[in-house]
Amino acid sequence: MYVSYLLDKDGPMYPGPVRHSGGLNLAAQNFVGAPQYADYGGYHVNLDSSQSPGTAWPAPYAAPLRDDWGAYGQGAPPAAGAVHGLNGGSPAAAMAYSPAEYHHHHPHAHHHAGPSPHCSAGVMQPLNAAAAGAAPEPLSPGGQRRGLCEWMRKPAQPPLSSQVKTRTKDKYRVVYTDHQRLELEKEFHYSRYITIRRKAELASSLGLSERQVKIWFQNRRAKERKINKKKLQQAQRQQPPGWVPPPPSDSGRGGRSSGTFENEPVPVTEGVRSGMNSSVGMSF
DNA sequence: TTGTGTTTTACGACCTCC
DNA sequence: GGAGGTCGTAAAACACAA
Repeated sequence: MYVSYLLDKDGPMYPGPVRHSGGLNLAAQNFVGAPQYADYGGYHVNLDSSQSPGTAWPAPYAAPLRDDWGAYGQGAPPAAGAVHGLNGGSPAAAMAYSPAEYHHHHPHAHHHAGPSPHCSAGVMQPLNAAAAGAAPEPLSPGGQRRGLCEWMRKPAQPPLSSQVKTRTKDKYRVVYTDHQRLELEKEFHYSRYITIRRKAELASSLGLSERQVKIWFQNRRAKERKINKKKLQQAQRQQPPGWVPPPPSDSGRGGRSSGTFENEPVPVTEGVRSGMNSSVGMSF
C-alpha cells in the first residue's frame, strides 16, 4: 500500500482522472523494487545523529509559495523535477539518487533507519524531462494507463474558475497529480510528520500550499491508522480466545504530541517550537 | 450505463503545547 | 491565541461489478 497505490495507479493526471484499474507495471515506472514500500509501516526512527542535516534545498524550488486555493491549477510541477530531479543529465541519471543524495536534500533524513526504499531503488521519474516535453510513456497492457510522465506534458495553466473553489461550491476538491502524490508519499515515507521547513519546501516545489501539504499529511496519517487498525482487527480475529490485545497507544483527540501511533515519532514540526521533544522527531 | 463501494481532498470541532 | 495534532465527515474522483 502506501506509495504502491501511486505506483500501481499512475493514471490520468489532474485534471483528468487519477486512478486506473488494476495494479500495473509500477515498478518499471517510477521505481525499481517498488515493493519495498509495502512495509514501510515498519518505519522507525533512527537517531543516528551522524547525518548532519542538510542545508536548504537547491535552487529548483523556486516556485513561489502559494496559499490555499491559489495553488490550484498549477498543472505542471516545477520543471526541475521538484524534489529529486537532480541533474540535467539523462533521464536515468536524473531519476537516480543515492541515500547520500537523499540525506543531502532531506535535512531530516537521518530519522530513518537504513537505506531508503526509494533511495535504494534509485530510480525516480525523469522529473527534469518535463521541460524537455518528454514523450508519453507507452500504455500499459491494460491500455488504461496513461503516460507515466503525463504530468510533465501538462502546461502550467492559471487556475480555471472551476478549479478555484470553496467547499460550498460544486467542486471543491482537486486531484493531485501523481507527481505531487509521489513526492508527498516519499516525504511521508521518510517522516510521518513534516517539519515546517520541509513543508514549505515541498509546498513550493509541488505547487501546493503549505496548508495542503499539512492536510495531506494529516490525511495520510489517518489513512495509515485506519490500515493499522484493520490489520490489528484481523490479527485479533486470528488470535486464540482470551488473547488480550495491546492497549491503545493513545487516545483522545488532538494535541500536538499526543501521537496515537505505536512507534510513532513525536509529531514535531520545526525548531520554532523549541520546547518540543527533541529526542525523536526533531532533528534541527 | 448505472449502481455501489472505496479512496482522496478538505474542512470543522476539539485538543494539547508553547 | 496560534499552530498543528486527531477524529469524524462531506463530497469529488475513481474502480468495478452487474
